[in-house]
Amino acid sequence: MAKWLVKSEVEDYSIDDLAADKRTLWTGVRNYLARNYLREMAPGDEVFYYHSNAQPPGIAGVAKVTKRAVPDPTQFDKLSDYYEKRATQENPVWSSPEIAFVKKFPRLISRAELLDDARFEGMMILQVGSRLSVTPVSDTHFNSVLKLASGAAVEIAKTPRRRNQVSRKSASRSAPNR
DNA sequence: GCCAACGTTGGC
DNA sequence: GCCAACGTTGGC
Repeated sequence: MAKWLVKSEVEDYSIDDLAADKRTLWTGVRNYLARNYLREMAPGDEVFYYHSNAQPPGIAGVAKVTKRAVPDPTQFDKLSDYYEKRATQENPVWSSPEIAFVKKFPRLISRAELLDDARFEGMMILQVGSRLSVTPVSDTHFNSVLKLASGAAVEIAKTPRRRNQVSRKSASRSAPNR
């Protein structure tokens, strides 16, 4: 089973939005390398959900792939920001798998925390200037993040003062576009 | 708000 | 097909 990371602007479609929707077509990705990764995604693959443009940015939780990629419907929609005039029904350009909410971490695993930890060296999301919104994640990196997330939960539970809690804006914005 | 790192565009 | 200019992303 492959592991992935998808990035979404927190103001646009956060993990809380995904939790509310339960599942969503991952539409609006307009980068060829990212698209190729989306096409590789298979049901059962686990996916980190990364919040960009957040304070702080980081991994908010886990999703999973529930359906293989189909043509991204937004490419055919003239009214969509993601309209693609080269695309036809016979020859679509962009692809969207379906992903489902699995869990939100008890606290955000911030980008800064990952950058500080040698175990996460080489994670694509941490590369300077990497703007890819879909990246593969190694099993080792995936498991280390999970360990960090569950360890943090215990730590917070034991601590009377919850210093590390991250404030969040409430969920629910517009449609699942990104 | 700044700016580095990209991807895309378009002139040639 | 090259590459400079430009726009966007997104961390800080």
